Parts: sequence; C-alpha cells; structure tokens
Amino acid sequence: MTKQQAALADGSPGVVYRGIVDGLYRGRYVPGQRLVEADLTRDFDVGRGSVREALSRLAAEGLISMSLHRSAIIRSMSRVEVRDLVALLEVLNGFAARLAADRIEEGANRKLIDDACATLLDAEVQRDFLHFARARNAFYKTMVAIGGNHELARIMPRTNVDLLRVQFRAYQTVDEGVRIGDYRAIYDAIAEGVGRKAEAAAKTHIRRLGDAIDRLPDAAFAG
Amino acid sequence: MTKQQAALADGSPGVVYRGIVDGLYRGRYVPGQRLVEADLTRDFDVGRGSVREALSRLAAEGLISMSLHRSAIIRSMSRVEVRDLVALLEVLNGFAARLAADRIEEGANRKLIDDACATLLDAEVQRDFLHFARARNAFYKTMVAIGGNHELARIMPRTNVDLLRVQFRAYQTVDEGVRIGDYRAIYDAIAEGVGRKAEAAAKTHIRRLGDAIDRLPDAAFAG
DNA sequence: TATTTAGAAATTGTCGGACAATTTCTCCGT
DNA sequence: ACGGAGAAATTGTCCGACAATTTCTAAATA
Repeated sequence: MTKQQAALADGSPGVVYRGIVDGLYRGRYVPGQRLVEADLTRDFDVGRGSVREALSRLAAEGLISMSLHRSAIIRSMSRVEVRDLVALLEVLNGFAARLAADRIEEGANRKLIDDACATLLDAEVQRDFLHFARARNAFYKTMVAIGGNHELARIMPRTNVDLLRVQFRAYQTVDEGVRIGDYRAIYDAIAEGVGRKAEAAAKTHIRRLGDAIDRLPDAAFAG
Repeated sequence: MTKQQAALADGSPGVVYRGIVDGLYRGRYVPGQRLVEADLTRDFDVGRGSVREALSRLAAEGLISMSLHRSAIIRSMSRVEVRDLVALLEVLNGFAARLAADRIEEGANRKLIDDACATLLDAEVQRDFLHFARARNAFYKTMVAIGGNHELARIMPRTNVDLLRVQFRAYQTVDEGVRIGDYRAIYDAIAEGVGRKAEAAAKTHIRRLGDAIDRLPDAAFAG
C-alpha cells in the first residue's frame, strides 16, 4: 500500500531517482561508487526497467556516468570540470539573482525570500551538513522561483551543483571560506531590489567559492 | 545486421531519440502531436523499454512533456515560455561567445570557427530550412566547443533551442529579421579575440531574435 | 439537438523472464 | 609476480503480462 502510493506519486523510477540523490547527500553513495542494477532493484524493490529509467535520468543530469556494458558510477569531477562548472554557475546564479531583485515587489516574493534567508542563516550556525545543504538548496530554489524564469528553473537542476556539494563535503574550509556574510549580501541586494547589485553579489560569492575550491588538495578531485 | 550495428553504435534508445529529434526538424512530428509508445515501437522496430528510455531522455531535455498515464506530446511553448527561454539564451550565448573569443588563439580554434562560419553564411543564401538549421546548430556548437567549458557544452542541449527552431519554422520573418549580418558580427568579434565585444554581439543577436518573435501572431504559440 | 454518462478500447506503468554481448573476476600455468 | 583462459557477473534488449488510468464511443437523458 505504502509502496503503491509512493510509486503512484510519480512512479517507481522517481522513487529510485530520489532515493539515490538522497543517498548521495547522506553519504550512502560516494563518488566513484558503482551502481549495479540488480542491487538497486533489490534495495528499492522495483523492476529493472524502473531502475534503468532512474539511472538514465541521473545520467542526463550528470550525477552518474554510464558507458556501454559498464555499471553506472557516481561521477566525481576533475579540477577542470569543477572550474568549468563554477564559471557556469557564476553566470547562471548572477542571472537568477538579478531577476529575483527585479521582481522582489511582486506577489509574496519578499516574504518568500525573507523566510528562505532566515532558515538559511539559522542553519548556518549549526554544523549539520545535511540540514545546511537543504536550507541552501531551498534558498537558491526560492531565488530562482522569484525570478520567474521557468526555463532557468528547468535548467538549474541540470547543472552539477549536487555533485559539487557532495564531492567537497569533507572539506569544511570550502564552506567556511564562503559562508560568512555572503548569503546575507546576496539577500540584502535582492531585498533592495537592485538587479545589478544582486547579480554582482551572487557572482562574487561564486567566485569566492571557486577560489576556496582551488586551494583544495588534489585528493579532492578525480583524474 | 544493419539494425544490430546501429543499435550497438549507442543503443536502441539512441536510435529512437535521434529519430524523433530528426523527425522534428523534418516536420514529421509537430508540436502538440501525441507520441504513442506502440507506434514508436513499430516505427523504429525496437522494444517498448527502449522507446520509453528515449522518451524520458527527450522529456529531460524538454522536447516533449510527459504526465502520468498520458501519452507523451511534442511540447509547444507559450509566449511566456518563449520569452523566458530567450532571456536565458541571451545569457548563455553571451557567455559562450565571450569564452570563444578569449580562446580564439588556442589550437586550431580559429580555423574551426572560420569553417563553421563559412558554412553558415553559405547556407544562409539558400532557402532550405533543414540545411540552414544544421549549419546554425553546427556554428553554435563550434562556438561552445572553442570556449572549452564542458559544463556549458553539457547544458546547452538541455535548453529548448530545438523547440524554438521548430515552433517558428513557418515564420520566415523571424529568421529574416535576424540573419542579415548578425552571425557575421558575432564571428568578427570572436575572431578579433575581444571577449566583451563577442558577448555583446551575441546578446544583441538574441535580443533581436526575441523582438522578432514578439511580433508574431498568437497563433504561433501555445496556450 | 445538446449533454451526460456508462461501458469499451486504447494507452501507460510496471513487473518478470529470457538471452546475447560484453565486461569483470578468478584461478592456473609460467 | 604476471599474463591469459575460462567462469561469473553485468548490462542491453526484447517479449509477454496485467493493473491503473485515460480516452474514445455510443447509448440514455434532458
């Protein structure tokens, strides 16, 4: 029954898909790990077809890599790939922040971002990776939603942000070098309603993130 | 045998996937059309599982929309969706053009973009939608490749550009209001190696495209 | 005639089994 | 320790089946 309902919510593939993403954040799966279809079939108690569909969704979003006749594996990014991703995120997040600032007065937007920011700042003081990661994702999601560009909202999850988070979870220095004040600055600029300023704040933040990552040892990267 | 080889090239799902994208450009499939799994199974002579996998890939890239227990249908965008997409493409293409200009001197990059541009300008004088569409896609693809950002290259196909092309294929005004000189300007800026200029040229082009689309009648849009 | 509605048909969601193709593992001889 | 042949594991793909749901059809009703 429970399984039936969960499945109907958005299908067995969705269950597997979310299970794996969640498992990633929880550390159940780590970069480089093989994902054997038979195991997943057993773990999630669904047919192989559904597992396959979930895997191809994950591959489409870049979380895993698949090649013919080889097991899917959780991707881990090289230095170059990370640099590329950060550069892209700078552009995308800058765009998102600008849109959000420009539309801060519409509807309940101001309240939405207020709440998301409060939750984020609150989560910041705690030391729970999972809790903070959720709050941060929610903050960005809200920012994008307020911006009101549906295509941006569709594209954002297709970037490899999740992979980025997970790959460097062990290195607190990344987050710590970035956290203090950055999110606050982005929020302030958005609340102020000045698009250009919000874009700059978001870009600065991402650039600082990139710098922190650059200082990481080779062991943190693939290949 | 032939089928076997094609399948092994990158799998049956890939055959179906490419077949549908190609069919879109050829007009075999039009926005709003239902894609019934059984039909595709027959048309492409593959199992339903493979059809399903191809469909979910197409859905991930936004070309079709799927909801539970309902046939997949070729998406067609509303005015708002198109506006959002154009805004996103402006940012993305601007970024791509800037990167390309900055790396024009590396390797064989200059020759690559030279060739792609020549092919594009040549295709422009002809009046063959398919031929021109291919050349344009190749040009953009080259531009992105030269830029060297793999994440951008991964994301670009996930935008709904294909849908955009197809949806307005009947309205030459869109292309005509844009073509003359625009691609040339982008190319020149890239060849000059000035990132900022290339970004501006690309953005101007997309903005002009958006303006042309704005002038289209309601009949060209969904919903 | 237009509208509603019950039943039939079509379609999707999912599972299990099957088998070939390929990769990965294991063990043996050198 | 090393390389290679055979065994085991794993993926790629198809087929058939059946429940859940939507879509179509045609009769019943206002």
